Amino acid sequence: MSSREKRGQAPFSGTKRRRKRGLSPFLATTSARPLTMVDVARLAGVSPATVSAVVNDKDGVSEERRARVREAMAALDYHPDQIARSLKIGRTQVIGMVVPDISNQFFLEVVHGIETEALQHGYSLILCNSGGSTEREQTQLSTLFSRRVDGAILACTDSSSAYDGLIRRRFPLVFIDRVPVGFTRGAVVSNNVQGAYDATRHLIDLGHTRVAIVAGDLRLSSGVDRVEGFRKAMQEAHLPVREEYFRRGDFQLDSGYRGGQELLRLAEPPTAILSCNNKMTLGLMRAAGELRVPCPGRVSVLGFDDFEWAASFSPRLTTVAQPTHEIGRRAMKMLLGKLNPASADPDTPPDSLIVLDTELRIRESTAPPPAPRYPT
Amino acid sequence: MSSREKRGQAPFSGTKRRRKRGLSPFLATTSARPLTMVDVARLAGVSPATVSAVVNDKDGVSEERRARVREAMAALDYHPDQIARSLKIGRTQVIGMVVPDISNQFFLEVVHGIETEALQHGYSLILCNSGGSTEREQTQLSTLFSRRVDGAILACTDSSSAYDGLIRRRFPLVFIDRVPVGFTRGAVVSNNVQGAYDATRHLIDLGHTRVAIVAGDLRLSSGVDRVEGFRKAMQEAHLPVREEYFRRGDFQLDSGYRGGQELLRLAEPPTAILSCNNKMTLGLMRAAGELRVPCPGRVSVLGFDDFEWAASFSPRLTTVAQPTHEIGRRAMKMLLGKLNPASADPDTPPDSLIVLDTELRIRESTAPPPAPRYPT
DNA sequence: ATGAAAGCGCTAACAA
DNA sequence: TTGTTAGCGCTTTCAT
Repeated sequence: MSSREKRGQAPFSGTKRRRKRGLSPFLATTSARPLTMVDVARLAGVSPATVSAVVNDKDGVSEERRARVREAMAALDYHPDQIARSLKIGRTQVIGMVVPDISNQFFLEVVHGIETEALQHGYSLILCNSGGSTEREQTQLSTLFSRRVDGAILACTDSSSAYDGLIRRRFPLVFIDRVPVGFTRGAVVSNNVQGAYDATRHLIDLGHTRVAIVAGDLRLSSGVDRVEGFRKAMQEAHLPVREEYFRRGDFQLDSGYRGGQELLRLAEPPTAILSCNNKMTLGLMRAAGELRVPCPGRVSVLGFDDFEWAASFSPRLTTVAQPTHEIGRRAMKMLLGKLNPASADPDTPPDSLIVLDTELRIRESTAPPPAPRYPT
Repeated sequence: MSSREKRGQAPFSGTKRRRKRGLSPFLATTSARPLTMVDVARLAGVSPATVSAVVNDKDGVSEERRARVREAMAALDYHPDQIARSLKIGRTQVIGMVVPDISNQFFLEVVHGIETEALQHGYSLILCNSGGSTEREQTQLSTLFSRRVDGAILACTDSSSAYDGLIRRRFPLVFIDRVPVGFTRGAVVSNNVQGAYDATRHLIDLGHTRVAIVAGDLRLSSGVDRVEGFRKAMQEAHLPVREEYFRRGDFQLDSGYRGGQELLRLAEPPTAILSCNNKMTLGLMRAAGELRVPCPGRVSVLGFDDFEWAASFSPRLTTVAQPTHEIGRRAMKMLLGKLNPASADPDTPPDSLIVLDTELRIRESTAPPPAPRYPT
């Protein structure tokens, strides 16, 4: 019924590429040949230049002709070739995004934020997964460059100066989540130090003294910064960071699981654990479950990253929430500012370092430690 | 240290577009002008055609010249312009992907599968979010077409014949997860009927008779099919599908929450609930939690979609797992088959309907009903 | 206000 | 084997 009415709207023409120029087409709706501006121009009885002007909403075209062109475009169901346009004008209206772990929900939400902002400004998004490999990342960046994306947003894998080249060549680039060492500009990140500090303080305030951490990848600024926040809070409270309470992970589930196993099997296990990202928290909880260590009864767990499921967990998870969506939006805004300085968002200057606040969400996985501490 | 060595590798040249042809550049490494094949050709002392042949690994070029060209390319850090190439050859090596809800982890994993397969074959992926809106979807498809993507993978929003046009014009298109009514080809989906049937059977086998369902969007095949599987199992067991036990949702968290609230507040609440996707399950669990209805003590919950967190839930969630990654990979394979019939995967013929098995993962959120049923 | 023509950087005949 | 050349579909001066 109503579906029938939609038929005419399908915005597509054929894709078979068979070329034999300047022949018949007067009304080529059913032809397999892709339509060009010339076809539209011919049908409307104007020049290609006029069609171009109409397509791009330029003025200097009489209303009458404008209407004729519009009609012809509709009749032919014409879709301007962006590839040809891009070649001509030197822009593609596409931006690239490289993430190290496409299966991590954190990046999903960041991408969501980017997509939202990009769409509003007429940009499309090419998504690449580096899988955490520096080589893959280089390949992906190279591909993106060859595809002439107008810019890229990058959650880098490498802390070296591997991106110096890009920056020096003024390829518009914005870092998110982590920044290579030495970079202090053109990035949007969470306040990881503060987030970890707040989290650790919360645990300490609850009375914990045996606090452990499952750290992330220490080659990445996000990994390092969270450890720093942790240490800072511990030092302020004059609490030692015992070596056996420090577990180095890699932001993947398994490392959280292993860290949990090791920590909870200690002769004197920690009464609280800070986990540095969502996946590791999952692994950690799994370990606790298997070892039948009740949470928060016997161990409090506080994890970085907050998602819908964290609040439905049992115990409901206390977490450090990052403004994922906002990270994506601001990163895209910053990139837009680089692409078009005139339209730069004053809140997000092109080469600034944006540090967004995290939020401690206290739920039920954290509680005072089980046994009384040593009497004073 | 080692970071220093990497500098030379940066695969990028400048992007400033200032044109003034045929002038100086002999060694233009530091120039802001983007390099072209002509530059490489000049430096190597060959013709552009030769450079093209080398870039595309064609034979018919002497080793000696090939080496010279390679050297020149490296020296200039030349990156072939894919836009120009695409315009010329009529292919972009890009495929489009339109999902209705980019924040749903299900699609994330599907995209992951697609990306993996796409990368292997030299395709890039443009990701679009339709947000479930048919209009947005049309816009996105139109944009993708204008960008001349070689094909697209679509989790459609619409069950009408809105895609007839595309299909008729032979635009390479593969549906995933849901198919528009009337379509029976060119799609990769889960066996939703069987999945829901198995799930419902599991509940019935546990002894449940008061079984409810929180259904998904019934305009979509995935929504309808899961209800069908549910009904089939209920009928076979001669169990009624009470009207008040049938809650229509929309695959979003809130609708699961509302469904849960309504069901669990019933005078005679169900002892088991089938939830038709991950987000609704989350909402449902939240409702159960707030109403202090123990699961599985008082109500068993079985949800569609399985993710890492489901197994770490407490109770660990019994779920119907869909082969998300496989859906993505097969969809991409099917699309590749359409793009290049010669290389079609025999297991995934271009215009087939691939129905992939789901897997019931029994964990702890399902158990026998609490109270004895009516004595016989 | 309109159109003719010259490319954007690349590939693919076709010549040499 | 190598080079010359003619476009791919579009935008943009520059005449008219």
